[in-house]
Amino acid sequence: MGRGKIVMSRIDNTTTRQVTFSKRRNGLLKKARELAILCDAEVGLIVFSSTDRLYDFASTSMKSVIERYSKVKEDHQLVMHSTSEIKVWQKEAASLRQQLHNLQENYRQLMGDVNGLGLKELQTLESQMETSLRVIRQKKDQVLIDEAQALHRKVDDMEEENMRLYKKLKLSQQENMELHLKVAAIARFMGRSTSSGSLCPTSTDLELSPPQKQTSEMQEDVLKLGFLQDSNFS
Amino acid sequence: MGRGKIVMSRIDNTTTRQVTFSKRRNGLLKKARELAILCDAEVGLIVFSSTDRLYDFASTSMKSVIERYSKVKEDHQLVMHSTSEIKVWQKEAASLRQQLHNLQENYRQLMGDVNGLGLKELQTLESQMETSLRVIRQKKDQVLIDEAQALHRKVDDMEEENMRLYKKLKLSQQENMELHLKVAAIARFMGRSTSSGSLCPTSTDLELSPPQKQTSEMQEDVLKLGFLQDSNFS
DNA sequence: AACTATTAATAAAC
DNA sequence: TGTTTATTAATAGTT
Repeated sequence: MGRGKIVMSRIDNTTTRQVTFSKRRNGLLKKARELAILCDAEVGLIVFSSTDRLYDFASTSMKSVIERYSKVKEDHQLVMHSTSEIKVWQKEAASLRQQLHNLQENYRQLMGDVNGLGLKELQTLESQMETSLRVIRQKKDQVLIDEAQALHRKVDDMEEENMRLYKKLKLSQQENMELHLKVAAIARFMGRSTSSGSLCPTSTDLELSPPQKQTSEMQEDVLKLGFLQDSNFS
Repeated sequence: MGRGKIVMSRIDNTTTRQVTFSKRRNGLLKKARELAILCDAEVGLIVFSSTDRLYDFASTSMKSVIERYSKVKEDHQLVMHSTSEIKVWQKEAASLRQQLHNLQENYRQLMGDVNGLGLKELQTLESQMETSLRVIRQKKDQVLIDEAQALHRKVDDMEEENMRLYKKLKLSQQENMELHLKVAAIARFMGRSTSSGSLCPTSTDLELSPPQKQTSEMQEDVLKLGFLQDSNFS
């Protein structure tokens, strides 16, 4: 329909191409409108020129046409756009929200009941808790360790005292023995003028052995615990 | 372009209308295709017949055409639908993802380096850590408490032993004293036949006082610590 | 943008 | 629906 036929491929000459675009675009829009009117059809036409200008026609409204189109193509590639794609993102967001909620819930359970706190506050509380947990643990351990050391000192002191008493007792018993011998010798020398029976208690049950020097194995345990103190998480 | 002109209004005759629709629809689709090819334009055409059948043409893809259209009409009624709404959800998802990432990062830092673990594993690790932390703490405390109790028992035993030694020493010294008196009496009675000087060590420095009964105040501390053990998180 | 020779589209009929 | 054909409409090339 012109002075001659034209081949169906892109028109190289820019001017010619733009002129042809203008004419055919108008024709296309006109025919689209005519189709809609004559045949009672819903028509939507979108045209972008090579220079990015938009020309469109819609017998009803483009929104309506696109939505209807999307609905029909529900399970095809591009329906995905306005309806399904939004649904996909909504699902993604819901899933992430759930994960976030779970993780926050864990925090709450981990740190007791801190309902109603936001992420920021949770983060702050987390490091605070970590710090104070460490402080409390060290303090508690220190108290126990101090007590153990005090007890060790006490035991050592008492062992010393024990030993001192033992030595004095030994000495006293030694002297006692010698005195007994002396008294006996005198008695023998003098004949039976005195009854030595009441004065000689046969050294009852004084079979003493030196107090066992209990080695301070406990001290080692305390040292081991001092180490344990810093390796709770390993 | 037919045997006669036709008026631009809906064709009443159903058959005629449907025939015309078929012919003009094909012509429209053909012209749309030609416009796209000849003029390098992006074209999208959507047609719904009055019987709800869909016919469409898109030079690239309908998704592309509609997206481009939506972008251009950004601030109009229907753009909001397919483009902006998706963007809103994408932003929401990105924000949630960021929050989730932060929280997971906190976990990692809290529990040492556990990079590359998912939420599930993090949740599991969390409770495991909580449990083993408790176990370790209780075990450590128990060791310390046991040692303290053992030391207390030892102290008590030694106090007993001390007391026993003290009593024996007292007895021995008592006897010693009596023997000295006896020896002195005999010596006085017999005149100076023996030199008692070497046998009477004047009871050196045996000014004994009973071993102080140190009350077991420590036991109370241990009980207090047992309480502390379960109140670390308060 | 207007003109016009020519082709393409299509209304009516089959 | 598909073909045919008379006719109109669209438009390529020109001005």
